[in-house]
Amino acid sequence: MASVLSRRLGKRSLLGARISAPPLLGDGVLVATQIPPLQPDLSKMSSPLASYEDNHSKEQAEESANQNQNWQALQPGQKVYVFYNGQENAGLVDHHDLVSNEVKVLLLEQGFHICRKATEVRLAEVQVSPLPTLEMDHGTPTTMGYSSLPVAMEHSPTTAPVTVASVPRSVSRNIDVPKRKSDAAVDMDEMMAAMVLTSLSCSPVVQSPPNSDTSIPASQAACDVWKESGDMSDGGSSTTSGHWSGGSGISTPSPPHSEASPKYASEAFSSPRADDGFETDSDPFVFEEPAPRKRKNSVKVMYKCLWPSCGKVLRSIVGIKRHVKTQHLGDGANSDQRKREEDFYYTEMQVKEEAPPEPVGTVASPPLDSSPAVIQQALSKPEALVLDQATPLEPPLPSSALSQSAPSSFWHIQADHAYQALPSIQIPVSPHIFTSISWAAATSTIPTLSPVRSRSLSFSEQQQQQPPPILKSHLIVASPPRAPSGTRKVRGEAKKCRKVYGIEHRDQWCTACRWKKACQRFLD
DNA sequence: TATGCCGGGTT
DNA sequence: AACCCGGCATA
Repeated sequence: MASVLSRRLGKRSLLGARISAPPLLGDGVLVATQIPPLQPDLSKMSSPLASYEDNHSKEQAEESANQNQNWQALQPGQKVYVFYNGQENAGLVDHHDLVSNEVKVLLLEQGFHICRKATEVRLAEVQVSPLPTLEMDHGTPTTMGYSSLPVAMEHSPTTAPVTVASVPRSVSRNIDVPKRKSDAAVDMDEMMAAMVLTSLSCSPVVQSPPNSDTSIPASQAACDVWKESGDMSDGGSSTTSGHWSGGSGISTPSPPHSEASPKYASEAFSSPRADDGFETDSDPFVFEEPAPRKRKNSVKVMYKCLWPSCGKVLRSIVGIKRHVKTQHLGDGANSDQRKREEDFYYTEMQVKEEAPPEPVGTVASPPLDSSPAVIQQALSKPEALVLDQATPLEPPLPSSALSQSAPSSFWHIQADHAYQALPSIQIPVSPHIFTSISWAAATSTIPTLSPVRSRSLSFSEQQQQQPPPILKSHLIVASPPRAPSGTRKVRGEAKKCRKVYGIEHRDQWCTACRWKKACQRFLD
């Protein structure tokens, strides 16, 4: 538990750090631009964040007041950091005006004084002796009281995440000096950052309690942040979801390449989804190693429309169903059959993700080919029809395997049908043909077929009822094994008329057999 | 070798 | 289209 949480924090913390990072560049403007967008959103939210935000703004409005009460006055001579000229400069407190809440700071480098809001001044002393002080800070704000948060922040200068919520202040305060920050501070700030971000992303998972394990030196953290940003995308999105389906809540595997943009951050967070969302993802932030957690081999499932000459690929099952329904079956919601048929017209595809730097796409991301992903099934060849319950259990299940796994009897049945009702179609000859058949069967032919279905193995032609066509169609698992480049049909395993009936009962043979043609009765 | 079936011929 | 068969491929 603790570890998980801590990991989460770790992740969040990084995010926070990341966001705050821009200040490191010495550009306060950047921060300003980044953050504002966040705030409106925050305010819209109903989550605790919103309240926090409210508090926070208020807080900002009344900063001076708060400061007097909540923040200790800066002592003359105290070493602080302030922003000047877009850079953070070390300075000494000359005077702290509690009334105006301004601090006059002597810039060490420049050699002159400047006035800054107390809120824009970052204490340096803590950094000098980081651990002890910070620990103390930690004690107070355990409860996450938002109002009290500022205190924590104030005392932990290096806390990056604060940035998220506290716009201007954070700018100065967050600039990380390569020194370590306290765990406590990290906790709080990270918490906040995480909350903000997660809330933004609408992630359901935000209520995890603060936790810290991150003993990452701030500097390192900063570095890792960027470094990890890439990974995070990876890990963060963890897996299976990624770009595949936005709607379905599948997470997005984001590109490994790092994007420092805030957008990225939001993206990253939006993707990690629901259930495992943070748990798995947080890992990347565990400082131990940036690299280890690239999920390169995660398998994603996509759904491809099998409608002839369509081949549309969607990430969500819902999407594909809708597509089939609307595009091919027609919207006429008239029949249940249609509904069920939707299932029939798409196939699941296992896609191996290899840390593709693929941009997160929209719901429908047809350009699979372009992605480094390894697609088990070629788009061009409609192949496996997978049952609804088709198991993703066997991710790398090659189509061939599928096809082989298909019960021959089934094929037989199918073929029989074809022979009986759709003589013109050679069943399992090629994937294409197969496809067309299935489609034909599924749509118009089915009704026709079922009644026609005729013989089974038995001599007397006792025809037992086969499952309804539709079910049958669902049973179709894969395309025929056939890929015969060439010419001749591989001899099937099934017994043929000759074997079954014997040569002496040649009259019982199917006509094809009699004609020395491919048996139509016992298809492979 | 038996079997399955293609290609092609005949009706 | 139905029927037939030579001949090849495969088990």
